Amino acid sequence: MQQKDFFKDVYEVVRLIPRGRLSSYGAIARYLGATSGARMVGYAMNSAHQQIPPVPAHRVLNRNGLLTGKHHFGSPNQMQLLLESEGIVVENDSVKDFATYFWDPNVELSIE
DNA sequence: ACTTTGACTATAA
DNA sequence: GTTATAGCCAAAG
Repeated sequence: MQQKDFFKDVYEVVRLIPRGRLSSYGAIARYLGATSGARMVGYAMNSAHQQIPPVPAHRVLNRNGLLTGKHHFGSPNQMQLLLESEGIVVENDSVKDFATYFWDPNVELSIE
């Protein structure tokens, strides 16, 4: 596939994240071929604020399951509210059982 | 064109 | 367990 914008790939993958699931910047970056482009994914999210169709950025956390980007939402606790709204348990700005909810595009989208 | 920065990750101490 | 440092690459100033 040939996307003009690296961001568009990110948006696409993030949108594919099922409800009630989570993913990490690194996993998405690796799926796109950018093994070390995790920062680029987060950077893309910064542009995804008003992106159409909307990107569930609240489902994308860092490798530690920490809500690193919560400060970029309208309100810092909005991200947590969205996660909790999908059945995710958040404790101290971190996702509980992150590994359980973790959704890896490299695996889920590679089963063919 | 150069410098700074950033929603990251991995390794080391 | 934490804090520090380096590697990473693209967009914005």
